[in-house]
Amino acid sequence: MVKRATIGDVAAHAGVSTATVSRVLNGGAVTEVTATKVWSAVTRLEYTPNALTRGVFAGRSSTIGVVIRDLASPFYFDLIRGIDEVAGAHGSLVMFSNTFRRVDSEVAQVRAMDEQRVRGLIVTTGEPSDERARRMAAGGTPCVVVARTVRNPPPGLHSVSLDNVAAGRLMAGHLAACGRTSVGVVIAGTRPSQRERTAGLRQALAEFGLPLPPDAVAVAPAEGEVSDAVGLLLARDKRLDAIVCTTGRLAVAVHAGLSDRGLSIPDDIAFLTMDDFPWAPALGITVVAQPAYEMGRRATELVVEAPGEAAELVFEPALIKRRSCGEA
Amino acid sequence: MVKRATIGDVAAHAGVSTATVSRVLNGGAVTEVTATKVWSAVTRLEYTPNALTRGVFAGRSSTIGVVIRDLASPFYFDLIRGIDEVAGAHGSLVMFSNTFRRVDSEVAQVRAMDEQRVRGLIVTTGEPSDERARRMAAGGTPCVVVARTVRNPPPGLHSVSLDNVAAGRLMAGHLAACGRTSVGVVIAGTRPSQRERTAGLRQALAEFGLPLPPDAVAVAPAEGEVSDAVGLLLARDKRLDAIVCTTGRLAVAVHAGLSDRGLSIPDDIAFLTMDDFPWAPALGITVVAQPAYEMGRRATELVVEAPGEAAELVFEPALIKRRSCGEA
DNA sequence: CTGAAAGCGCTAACAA
DNA sequence: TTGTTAGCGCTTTCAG
Repeated sequence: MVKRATIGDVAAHAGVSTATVSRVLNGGAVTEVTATKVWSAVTRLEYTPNALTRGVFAGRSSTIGVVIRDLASPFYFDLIRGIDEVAGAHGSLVMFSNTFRRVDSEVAQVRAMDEQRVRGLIVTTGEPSDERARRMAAGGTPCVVVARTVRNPPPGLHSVSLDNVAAGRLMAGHLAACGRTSVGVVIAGTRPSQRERTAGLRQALAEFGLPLPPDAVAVAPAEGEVSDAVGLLLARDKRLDAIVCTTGRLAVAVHAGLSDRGLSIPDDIAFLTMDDFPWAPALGITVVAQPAYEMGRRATELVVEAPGEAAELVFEPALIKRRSCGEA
Repeated sequence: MVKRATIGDVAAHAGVSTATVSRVLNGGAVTEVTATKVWSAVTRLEYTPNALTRGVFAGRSSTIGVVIRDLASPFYFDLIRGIDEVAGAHGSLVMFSNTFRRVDSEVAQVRAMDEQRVRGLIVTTGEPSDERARRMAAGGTPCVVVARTVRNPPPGLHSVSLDNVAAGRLMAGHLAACGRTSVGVVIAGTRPSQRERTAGLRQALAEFGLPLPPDAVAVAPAEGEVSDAVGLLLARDKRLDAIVCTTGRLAVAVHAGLSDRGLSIPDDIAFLTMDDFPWAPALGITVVAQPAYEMGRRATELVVEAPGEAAELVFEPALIKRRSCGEA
């Protein structure tokens, strides 16, 4: 096992001090001849600087931490692309971890990021991890919470989210415009985003004279529970003519639940989901999309630019009409 | 901006030495009373250990580096899930970066991972980055190349790949079984995986008496070029009755290229692609799948277990029959 | 069981 | 322009 060259080895080989090596590496004032000597030693020894040590000295690393709740969701996927792109443009690496939707894991991962002294943190986790994010923000590490807002955020703790009520209203409006009169909803749980979307939906539906009773909303935390949820909705109201899914993560499963029962879209039932995805055009599925990629970009810019005040960015959803809800 | 507590602060508050604090933090021999004093100081000061410094001392960090060529591919997506899962189980964070398919970026990212002194490295990059991977392996950092093999690998440089020839043969066999007689192929480029898949396809097709002339293979490096490639194939042979796509990344685009021309699948033309994806069942698309998730897991296990010899894992593809090729 | 002291690889004053 | 000298925060001998 070959030992790695240190800055000391380079210094020795070049016949200069470590300070001088550090200077040529980081662009200090040095003679051209010294620089040449040093660079040749660097090449000869295949010296690769140790970013860890640099980070120790600086008090923090140069990588950006990202804690994702569930990689499998199309929203997170585009979000990561956006994050990765601007991080790359700033020469920052991205360190990420996935919490598999477990709260204890969320807290642990955020803590791990803190231990790594990340330059900034982007999380899509729930409120339990906010405490640490606040501390980190107070300590000078910009944090961005994505997909929900933070109550009473201190300086340095930002949020990037969607106007979820508007998303719900958009869905309701389209369904009504397509002449649907009885809608069932599959939601993933009780996170704020889910509740707000449902609220917006109910609100706007009511304005069209269409009620959305509580039992027209079925909860399916995981894919495996979706089929039952769909079954429940269908059984409850024989005249159900629309199903909406408030999270892209479960869209495949909801769609499958409908197909498995021999229901044809949109003739037998309309299907509308959150979050656009690459195959949606091929399937003709109408969606309410979040600008996930742009949200990832903006979140990362907040980390990089580290504004003093707490920024609270809210993005607007967009209805992308395809065929799955029929036409008016 | 609140200053972070260091181990020295904790020591001072607990009335012990930094060595003792380090011992209680890392499980050395200490009295119960000292331990209690230290822990209470830790809590009071909200002390969070600095993983960077730890890494400096250990000579390496505890995070695993992953360099991905293109996040947008379904293969990489499942691969990452596998990586993330076993890394999580071992308490390692994952640091990843995306190279957007640019060779210079690949080399730079791998270098960055080296500078970070990652505990191990998993790359899906091309050969130019192998040189550094060899050096890293020689220095005791296990490296795993995914999606291709490495010629003459030194100890510590492993590979995890697919039997691409078998994948091509599988595709050919299915197409022949479905009675297709003239196939066109869309490939992404000239990487080994693409060439091997094409070779397997051609080979097996020939055994069925079906030739695959060079101009029945169209190259489309990016999504934007797919439609033209499909057009070319269609124009070349009016009797074309099957299109295969050798990479999941371009499947959406190929499928769209067919639909846009009003071609119905499988009646007008069969469609067969590499890499399974969540919506494939809904679309009835037949695929030859790679066990991407499992490959990610195994790659990470190689990093964690760091076998002395160079491991060369080859996985088998699987045909998942759906409706897009019609039946025999 | 505990503390003092040395040092991991690097950067940043401060002199020379 | 360069070298010397302190550290950064932590771990690890080595005495006691």
